[in-house]
Amino acid sequence: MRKRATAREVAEVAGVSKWTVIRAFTPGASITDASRQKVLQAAEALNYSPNLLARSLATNTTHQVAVFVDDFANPHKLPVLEMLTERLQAEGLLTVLININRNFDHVHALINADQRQFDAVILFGTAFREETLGDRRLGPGLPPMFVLARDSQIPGVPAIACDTELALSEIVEYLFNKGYRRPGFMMGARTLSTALGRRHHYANFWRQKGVENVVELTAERYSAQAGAEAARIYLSSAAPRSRVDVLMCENDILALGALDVARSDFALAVPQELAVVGFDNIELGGVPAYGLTSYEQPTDKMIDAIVGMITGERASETIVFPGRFIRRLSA
Amino acid sequence: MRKRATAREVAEVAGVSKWTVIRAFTPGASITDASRQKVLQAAEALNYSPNLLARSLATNTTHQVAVFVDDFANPHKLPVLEMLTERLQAEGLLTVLININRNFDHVHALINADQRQFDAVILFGTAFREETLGDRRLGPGLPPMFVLARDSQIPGVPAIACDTELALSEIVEYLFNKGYRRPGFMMGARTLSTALGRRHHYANFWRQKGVENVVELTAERYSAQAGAEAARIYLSSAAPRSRVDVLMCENDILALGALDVARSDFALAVPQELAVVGFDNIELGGVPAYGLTSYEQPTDKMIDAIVGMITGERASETIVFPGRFIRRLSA
DNA sequence: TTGTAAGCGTTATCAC
DNA sequence: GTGATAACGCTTACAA
Repeated sequence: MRKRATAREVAEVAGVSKWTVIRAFTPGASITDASRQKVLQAAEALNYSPNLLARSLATNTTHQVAVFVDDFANPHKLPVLEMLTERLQAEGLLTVLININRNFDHVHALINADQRQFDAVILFGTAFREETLGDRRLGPGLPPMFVLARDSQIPGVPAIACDTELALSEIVEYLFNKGYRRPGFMMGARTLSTALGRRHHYANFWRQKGVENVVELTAERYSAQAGAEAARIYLSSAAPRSRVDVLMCENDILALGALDVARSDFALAVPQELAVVGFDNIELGGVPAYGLTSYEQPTDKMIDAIVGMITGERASETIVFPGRFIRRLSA
Repeated sequence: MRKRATAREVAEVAGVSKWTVIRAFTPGASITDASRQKVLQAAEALNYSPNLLARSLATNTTHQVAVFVDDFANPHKLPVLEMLTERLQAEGLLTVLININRNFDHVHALINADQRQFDAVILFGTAFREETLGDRRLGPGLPPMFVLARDSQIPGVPAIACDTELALSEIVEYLFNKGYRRPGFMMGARTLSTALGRRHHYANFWRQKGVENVVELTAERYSAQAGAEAARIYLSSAAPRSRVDVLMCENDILALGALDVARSDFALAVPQELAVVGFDNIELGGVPAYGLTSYEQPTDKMIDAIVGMITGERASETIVFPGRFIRRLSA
């Protein structure tokens, strides 16, 4: 494994100074075509390409963006990551995927992101509290931060998300018109902003319809199994007459688990005896076995926006986009 | 956004040389406790922490590992990425997630990985041909490469994977004993090694059982929709008497699509009229609505191995681990 | 247009 | 144990 060629070596071969080599690789630098050709030829011969590490050190910009994720159970993360990496790469930015967990918390990750001089940090759905930023190990001068797909709890950190209020107004409007009157809501364990926001608006809109009572279920984690378990516990104890007639779940993965339990373990007809609604519109919700009614986040717009903010083509500010209600058989 | 403090600044405050500052941050360096204390105090006051970018330039090691992914449709990628990032982070390595697609191919990505001096490159299930490495833009001196979760087609690039042959022998053995005699196999569009390997062994073991004919279906992509479509085409045209009685799919996501179509569109009882087997054992395959018989890859062992090879604690060589057959209702 | 000098913030190596 | 010199490979002045 030979070492990489450097600009100096190319310069020697091309018979110019190393700065001329740099210029040949700098778009829009003043250099004669003759020199450029000589350099490019020598570079090709030596298989030279600029060392981006050295460039980063000199320019104070790494063209790397950290993406913090703390929940890998939701399949919806995958298409978003796909789109995000693609758009970032189109702007010359690479994605550093950082797993936030017990051994590697937000403070750790932020210190690291700072030490590595990442150009930006995206909090992709992670549960992050304002007081975390108060940690004295952090200090000032962190990379610009953005919250993706949830609302921000941190002043000065813009959030790019789906319009939750609009989404839930559409959903509740639809459910109410369908005749449902005994709503339930299932959240994941993380009692943080996204869950609370959705639950809050859900309850609010029902209240506006004159329905005061919204039954709350809580799943241990964000997984189909946990959703199933929470549904099982509830359905075992609830009297059929007073049982909820429609269960909205914080996301599709919980909804699929709940729907399965209702049908398989309790032999409930969906949506006649129990309607189920999810959120995210994951691919599997759309297959015939489920036909899950859900809500699609405007992922492409959100990603366009966040990438624009990172590149500076767009002002950094909290913004929400309207999503799309996906009506299927389950409600 | 103030700039980060540097070792030199800390040195001034602490009244020592900047090299002493470095030593205070270098485990096992020779330095007196007194100096170390002075330095750490000054560092804390200035909120100093070493600049990893500069360190990388000097040490020729970035502690970053690139992971190439070209198929984000399979939910199975997510738990693997979770485990991979976690174990890498435990070794002080960050994961750069690179989306291989039409606009950013393997050659692009490898050049970039080289320019950024990544410590290693993991080809996570990507379709990568030997001739790609022959591209003259690449040249020698690339970071060490590893293939994860499929077999390698490149000499010198170790593959860390599930023992496909063993897996398919177990699967076919089971299916044969269950009495199935008309096997089918559904692959994704990518006619490359993993698919071919599984198909190859599947056909082989059936042949050893005296069953010569394995019907082949091909899905356009790796998605439930594509799996559904491929199954629909086949089931529409196949005569019930000669139709396959068991359909093995290259992965769970195709299998779920196929299973849905069989049940919903063709009203086939699963497994009585058509048995379905997948591969990967994704969470949703296990829910009651599916009960998909599948095969679990030994992800933890594979990841331990690949991380060990990257850190150098383990010899870099192709290796396979036995997985686990997951028997459920669908076959 | 081209070459020179200084600097980015570390680490490696050698004196003291 | 500590300080100094050189080097990592590039960029950004500035001078020629």
